[in-house]
Amino acid sequence: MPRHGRGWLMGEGSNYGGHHSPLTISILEPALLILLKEQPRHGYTLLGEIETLGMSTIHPSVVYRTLREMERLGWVQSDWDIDQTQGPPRRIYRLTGQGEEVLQIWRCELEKNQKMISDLLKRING
Amino acid sequence: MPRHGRGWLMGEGSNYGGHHSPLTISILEPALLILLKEQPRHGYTLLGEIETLGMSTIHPSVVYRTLREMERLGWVQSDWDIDQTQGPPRRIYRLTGQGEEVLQIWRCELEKNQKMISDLLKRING
DNA sequence: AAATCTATTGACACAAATAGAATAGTATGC
DNA sequence: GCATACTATTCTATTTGTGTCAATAGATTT
Repeated sequence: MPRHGRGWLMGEGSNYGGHHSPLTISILEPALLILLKEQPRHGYTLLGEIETLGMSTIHPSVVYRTLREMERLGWVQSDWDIDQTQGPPRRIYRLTGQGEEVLQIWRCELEKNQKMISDLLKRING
Repeated sequence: MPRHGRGWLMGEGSNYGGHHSPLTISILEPALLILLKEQPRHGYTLLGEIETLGMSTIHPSVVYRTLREMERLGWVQSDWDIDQTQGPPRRIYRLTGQGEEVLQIWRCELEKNQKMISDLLKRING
């Protein structure tokens, strides 16, 4: 019954290493875009934010990788932090104009999928 | 702006070949389980059903592969149709007891993700 | 100066997705 | 009775995504 590939969360474990359904990682991109629209942040902060959103199982390197990928696509831009308070230099990411456009498309996707999921849940019960 | 990898639907195209967000395919498994709980069906019928559910961009081979994978895991079982009405022999899939259990886990996942998505949408607007 | 915390990157193995071709039976029109 | 179109499923090659772990590295605490 436990599953590897598409695996869903089996043991509630909160730290990355616990498995998650493919759904969780599917909304990582829009989640990051939304957080960056609210305000520019650096990766490490975003890590904490997505935990708050209930996506605690996602591994940090996945988040960093996604951020760099989105920068490559021009959805976000980053600069090295100047007044660094602690630790090594860190990238501050911010949403670009193109990123805002992409976010609108993502909003439609999320709405569409919200409907799909609620339709499915209705069908389980009724 | 168009995207390949995680790509989302760019041009509303209804036939497979049109792109979809990773979200769409993430709910293929539970969707199939739900449909098979309602009644046993064969792959080709399921293809049509998931189209009705709004997941029209998923390629047939993905559906067939997923069905066989779920059979390997013991979630569904198939038999060759006896009174075949048209075309070549076809597999009738049906949900197993284990499949019902898995579906319950999936229901929780869907509910959890429904909440995540509605939280995200709230954050976009407000 | 060693350990610990903050912060990011790189690399590798493996799982999954896409598209398209291959296979194959059935029904219809000519 | 043969070509064409439709139903139905499987296989394979290529690409992309995911998970995990190690590496790097500055800052702070002991």
